[in-house]
Amino acid sequence: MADNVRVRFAPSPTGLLHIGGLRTALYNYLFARRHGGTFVLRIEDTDRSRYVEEAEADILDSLAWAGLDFDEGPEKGGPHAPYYQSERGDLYKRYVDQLIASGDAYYAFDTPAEIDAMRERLKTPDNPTPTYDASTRMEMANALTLDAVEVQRRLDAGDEFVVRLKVPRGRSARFEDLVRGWVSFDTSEVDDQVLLKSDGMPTYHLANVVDDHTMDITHVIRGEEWLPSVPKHLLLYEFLGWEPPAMAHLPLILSPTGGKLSKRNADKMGIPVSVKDYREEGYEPEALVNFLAFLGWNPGDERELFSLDELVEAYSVERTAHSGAQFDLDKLQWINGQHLRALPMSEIAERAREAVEARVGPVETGQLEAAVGLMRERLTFARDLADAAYLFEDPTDFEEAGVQKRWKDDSAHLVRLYADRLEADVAFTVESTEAVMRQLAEDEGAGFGRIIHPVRLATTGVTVGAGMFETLVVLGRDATIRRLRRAADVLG
RNA sequence: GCCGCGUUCGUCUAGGGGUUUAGGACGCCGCCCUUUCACGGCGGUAACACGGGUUCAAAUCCCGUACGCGGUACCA
Repeated sequence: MADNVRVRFAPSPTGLLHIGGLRTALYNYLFARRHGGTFVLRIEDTDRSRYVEEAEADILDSLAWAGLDFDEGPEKGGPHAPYYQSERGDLYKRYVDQLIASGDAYYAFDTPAEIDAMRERLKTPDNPTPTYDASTRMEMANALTLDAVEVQRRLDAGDEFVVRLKVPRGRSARFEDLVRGWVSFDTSEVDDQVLLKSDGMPTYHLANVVDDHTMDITHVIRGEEWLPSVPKHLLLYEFLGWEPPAMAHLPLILSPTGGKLSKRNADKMGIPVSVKDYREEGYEPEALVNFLAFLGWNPGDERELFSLDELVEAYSVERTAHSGAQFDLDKLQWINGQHLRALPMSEIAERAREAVEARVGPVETGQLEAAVGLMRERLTFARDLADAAYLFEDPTDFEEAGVQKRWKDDSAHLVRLYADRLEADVAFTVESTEAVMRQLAEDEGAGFGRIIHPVRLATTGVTVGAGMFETLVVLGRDATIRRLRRAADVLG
């Protein structure tokens, strides 16, 4: 592998960055880091009609959140600035002129309505979508059908025009995709792609090729939806006299049912699609990254839990899967729990703080960490800690089903007795509180379960949670006794 | 329609001619641990789309069919 690897992630600021985009960015990042190369971020903002103001900030925030730092790009700058296509107009113009001069591109004056009319006229059941190409261009209004004087007259008059690529017929365009191997197309299938739009902006195809070349991009790693446009790009590289970069087309991420993972589609299934949603729902960035990396790739052995650095270490494009991968929220959540638990206690505490405080008000760090120590194995999300609000404040009510099942006629009595004995338990440790309860059970001739379940209910309000005595110790003796007595009063 | 790319358990996938009674993970089920719920451990469920070929031998190679996805824009 060349040691001057340069890859880029080139999103369009048309909305919130979605997980498919993040995975593309991730693979590019991994490839760059794996080969000691450079990761470039380029904003492809050539479509003014779809431009969304907040999108760029969201892209930057999302990448930063995921830990995918880039080496060149917006705000950061770099030797190939600017990194916004909207600011690289002169460059595109120069190469468009070159293509026109060499006869590989031509001016076209057809209005959208005229093109639609052509499609309508030529449409047949066998060919429902006629294109502007070698078979139709000679009946349109362009520099190939109009004489030079007329073309110049229209240009001078300020008529709207586009510049189209003059695609040759019957040539084979082939290339070796890094993940799929040899792929070939017949150029007869490709249309005379617009290169320069009537608003003066380049289309994706032109801008992409010009930028990838001028930014010295060595490897293009992007979604499979771009595979069909490779022949256009190959032709452009050839006409411009440039060497095309290596290319890798990644399989798509599919919805849980195998369809397209569109926003609408995903919403219906309760699957978030933008990175921002995952962030807001409390997914750990390490987990999302790990999960996304495995949607279409694996290291070839049986390891599954990876940090970003470990992914860098193990990554290779060649191991990319060839088929689309369905999104599986269950697995993501499992991975989230795994990553969460692997974090240091204090880090989990900080990640849980917001949710906990939203529920019970300000909490001291020591208290928060004690709670994490108790609940860690039970957390899928850091925010789940807030479900154990009883660790921070006395329960206000008692789980109905739990009371039905666990609170017996003698429960209030036993709970009061336990509270009384705890008064004398100076140590108040896991061992001592348990010993006190066992002794009580023996003295009262009651089963251990006859006491512990009501005690749990009385002190936490619920029937599930961490070890009972560990929990009591975290609550402290005063709170424990207070809660026991109050519950005995309330539940009778 | 045409072009392209795909197709191994429900899902993510390993495996790329004999090592395979097709392996792992999530999910699901059962058991163990246990005061509960988790965690963890153990076990179970479950797949090579179909049809032809090539070969002594095919999940693995070739062809076809079916199905899925992508593309077919002055969107990216």
